[in-house]
Amino acid sequence: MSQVKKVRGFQDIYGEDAKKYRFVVETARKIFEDYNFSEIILPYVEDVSLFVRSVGEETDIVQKEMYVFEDRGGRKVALRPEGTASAVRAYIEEGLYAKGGYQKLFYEGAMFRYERPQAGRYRQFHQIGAEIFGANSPLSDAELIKMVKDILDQLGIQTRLEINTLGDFESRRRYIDVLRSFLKERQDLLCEDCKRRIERNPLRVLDCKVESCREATKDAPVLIDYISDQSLQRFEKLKEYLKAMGISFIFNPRLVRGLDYYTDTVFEFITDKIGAQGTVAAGGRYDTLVKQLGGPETPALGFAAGIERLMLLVEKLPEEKDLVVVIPVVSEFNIEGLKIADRLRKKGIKTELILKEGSLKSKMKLANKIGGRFVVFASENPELKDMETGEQEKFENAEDLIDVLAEKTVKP
RNA sequence: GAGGGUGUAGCUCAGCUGGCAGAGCACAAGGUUGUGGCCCUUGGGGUCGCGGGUUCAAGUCCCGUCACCCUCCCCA
Repeated sequence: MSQVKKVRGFQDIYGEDAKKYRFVVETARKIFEDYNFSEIILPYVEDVSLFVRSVGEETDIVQKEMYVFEDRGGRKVALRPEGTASAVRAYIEEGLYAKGGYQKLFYEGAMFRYERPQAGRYRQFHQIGAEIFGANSPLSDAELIKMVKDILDQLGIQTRLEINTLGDFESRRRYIDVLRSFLKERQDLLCEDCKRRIERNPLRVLDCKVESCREATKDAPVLIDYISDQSLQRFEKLKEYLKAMGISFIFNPRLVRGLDYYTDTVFEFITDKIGAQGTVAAGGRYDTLVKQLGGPETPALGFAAGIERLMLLVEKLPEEKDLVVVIPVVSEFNIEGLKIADRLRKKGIKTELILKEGSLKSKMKLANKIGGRFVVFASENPELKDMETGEQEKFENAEDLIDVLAEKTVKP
């Protein structure tokens, strides 16, 4: 009988990794809440057209990475490849714009992209993200970036921040046309990948690592010359705000994002500690997307961060509670063991009742193996053993023992 | 979609020019009949990823296939 294995690109997250996962999510959640963002729990399945219209018809995500299928009702649906599209859809569909002011939302969960798995990349991966709808001021750009930075700092993750502005939708479109014709003239000098990029994603050519491409595009038209004064002013403000907040950044005029909907501000937090997949969190402004998806004209911006990649960078987890192990010395004291464990847990003490019967020696080995800090022997006269010092104390009754133990265990 | 690497015990791996499938760790029992870690003894464990071929003989050589890891592409 052959064994069933997990599907390529999918993973079980358990043990230390599960702890890291929770640490990342809970840290982010706390900061989202401190910034007064509200959670939105979004569906994993959406109409395919949502992603075609937002992420972009020509992007790799839509062209070849989406899990698309027909449900039993004949609907063409997709497992979501990213979170922003769903958030925008919900913002419109649930009429959140009618609440007035602006909306700040965060989400967390799985995303699906059919890609070749590699370090820090899976077909089911997990993101945390946040979106701000209806805020136009560069204050919102600055605050979003600051919030992401806070999360990374809180996780103890070192990155560099790169920022750029893509200008508004129209000026970017004009620039892309000019750039495309420039690249076409020189396509013989470009690498194979870049030749394909001319149609697909010409901005990306400027970011190519191949030396010959860099050379060929040295005097390419620059985006900043095509950007409106209004966009430039916004960008200047943003830089001013970041500086005032003590956030260091690198202006990277060639930074582009892979999704079509971005306008004006884009940013990435990057590390070079985890191999090729160095972008750990990224986002930007998308002022035309809400309208494009059928909502009212609404300025918006957001970011997403890959939990798996953050996990690779998390070095130390917060301290855990001391573990107390309860061992019935012989099976006659099993009930006593159950009772003691119950009382310890009610006091908020992390307690493992040894669930195997056998020699006391084997139970002690197990207590040691699972990292018990203290052992309580359940018997007629209960005893408390400190596993670090080896000291052991006998008690008249369980009550006294539990009181002493409650003093000794560390409760963070 | 393109390239490279690796598949042998639960885990990490060794196994030379083909000749009885191994080590360490882990697991179980014992070395104190109610006490862990260190040490010692003993023990259980394998269709050598899968399929085919060459050979008296294949973990080893050849062909195919699958999976995983890594890189490019793309992205978080």
